[in-house]
Amino acid sequence: MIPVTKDFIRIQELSQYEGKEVTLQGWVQNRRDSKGIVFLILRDGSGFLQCVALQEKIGDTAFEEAKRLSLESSIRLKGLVKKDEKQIGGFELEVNSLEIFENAEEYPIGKKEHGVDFLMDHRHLWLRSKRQWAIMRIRNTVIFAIHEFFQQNGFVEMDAPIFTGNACEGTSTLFETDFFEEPAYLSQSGQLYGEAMAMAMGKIYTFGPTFRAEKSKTRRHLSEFWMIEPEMAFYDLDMTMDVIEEFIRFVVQRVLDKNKFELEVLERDVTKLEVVTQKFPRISYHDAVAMIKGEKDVNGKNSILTLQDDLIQTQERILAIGKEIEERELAIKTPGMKKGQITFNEEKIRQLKVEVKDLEEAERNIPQWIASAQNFVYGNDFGGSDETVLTRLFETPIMVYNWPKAIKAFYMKEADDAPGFVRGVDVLAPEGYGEIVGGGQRETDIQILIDAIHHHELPMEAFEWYLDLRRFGSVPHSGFGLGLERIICWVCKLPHVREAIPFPRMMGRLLP
RNA sequence: UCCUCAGUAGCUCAGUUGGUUAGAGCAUCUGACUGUUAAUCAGAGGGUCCCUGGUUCAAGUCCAGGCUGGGGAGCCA
Repeated sequence: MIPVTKDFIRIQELSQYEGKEVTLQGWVQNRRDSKGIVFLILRDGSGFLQCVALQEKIGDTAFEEAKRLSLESSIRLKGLVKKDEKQIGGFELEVNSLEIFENAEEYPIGKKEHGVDFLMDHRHLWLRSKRQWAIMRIRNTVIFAIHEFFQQNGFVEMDAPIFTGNACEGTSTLFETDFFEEPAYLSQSGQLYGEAMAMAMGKIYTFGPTFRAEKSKTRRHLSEFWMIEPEMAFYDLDMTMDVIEEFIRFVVQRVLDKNKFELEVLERDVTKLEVVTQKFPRISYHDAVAMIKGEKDVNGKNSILTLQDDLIQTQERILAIGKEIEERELAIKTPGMKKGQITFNEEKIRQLKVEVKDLEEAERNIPQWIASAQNFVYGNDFGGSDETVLTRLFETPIMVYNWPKAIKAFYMKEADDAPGFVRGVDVLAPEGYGEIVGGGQRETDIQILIDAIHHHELPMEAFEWYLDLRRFGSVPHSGFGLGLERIICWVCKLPHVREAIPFPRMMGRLLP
């Protein structure tokens, strides 16, 4: 292995070195060669850069080595920084010398597309690819922005324990572990501890991993995910909704400011994010149900009609694609067609087939969603499809508040002006992403809480400490929980939350 | 747990009504090309058709059971 040097720069600093000789270190993301010339795409974690190695410049030996570099080989380059508008980042390196840390073995992730399962098995390497790099950079911005927002607004970060003695809210299935021969569960929420800490600090937020053992296999579930849970003393639901709205706006704005290139890599339509500057509609559960069932239109849009329209468009698109595939397959067979054109058509056909698979899935799902929306029973919780149906009617995130008491956690405060409903709020992200935040105002009256614990058949002794919070200076207070991967998923428009976390943990996925 | 889709080369996939020796692109190797952007072009090597059993003269293809994975429902952030 070649010795280290302190004297090197990173690709993101390149603009300061135009016309100068620099040393760069990184990995070969791609290589193309022609007679006497090799193009290397170098990535060093901070960016991507095309490096040009000319035989006449670096000599025959180095040139032969450059030609033989395998993908993901680790190298050090010295060269001249030149401006080149055609390149990503606007620069190019004219290589003067090449040193090799390691010529990599054959890299398993190829330049063409791969299936999800293969990529997940190679997650440790997949993270190097441009798209995953962009997502992780945005994740970093989101995390930093979260801290920035709360720190600027007088919150103290204080974390809840991960081992807990009992199943807190009694609803979800938890992971059981052995804690010195005593059963312990991995935390599904830091909420109750958050309340205790808010009574000490006024405003706090927790930021940590959360665990759910539900056997969910959908694009919005992980067994282990990161959650941010602010809790605020002397805040009611309306004040909390103000905080949530300001908070989400801040985080998304930060990504728009700091991750232009990354969003471009992801081909994200940023106008869909820029709408966060608008006011988020606040809708009561009562009105939301009417919208889902199609009894109430929103800005001239009706949920059921929108879905039926979607179904027709989906079916039309499937037919159109089927026709196009046929035409292209026929075209390939036409004699005299050039090899390049054949390859182009074959690739196009492959892409179209992938699209058809997704469309066919939608074709199967939409009728179920229509039925589910039409038959929605007032008083039930929203299912995934109900959220999709509802959020499709809006451009911005929406806040649904005042939920039926029966479907929410025992500590939620009943609304004074709406008996039977609690002051809870769910924030639903647009473009079908659904719930990213859940929160609300907490019950302050000890007797109501005791009754609720009995009613939910929860073990009273486990909540004694929690009830103390109502014995010693109970105050109105509220909080919420934000799913980190869920908001990243929406911001990046990812097909699955598994891409929003470096090493996802889900059913059947413990490695890598 | 239920519904649904899939499993063929290292990867992504094609394989017609069951019919000769199972194909393509990428990747790998050899060669060509001084400006490529998933470069291109010529050639070569590469197979437990998920498993078990059944039907048949004949199974990648049909039938039954199982395994693994994707998506959805439930539950949730």
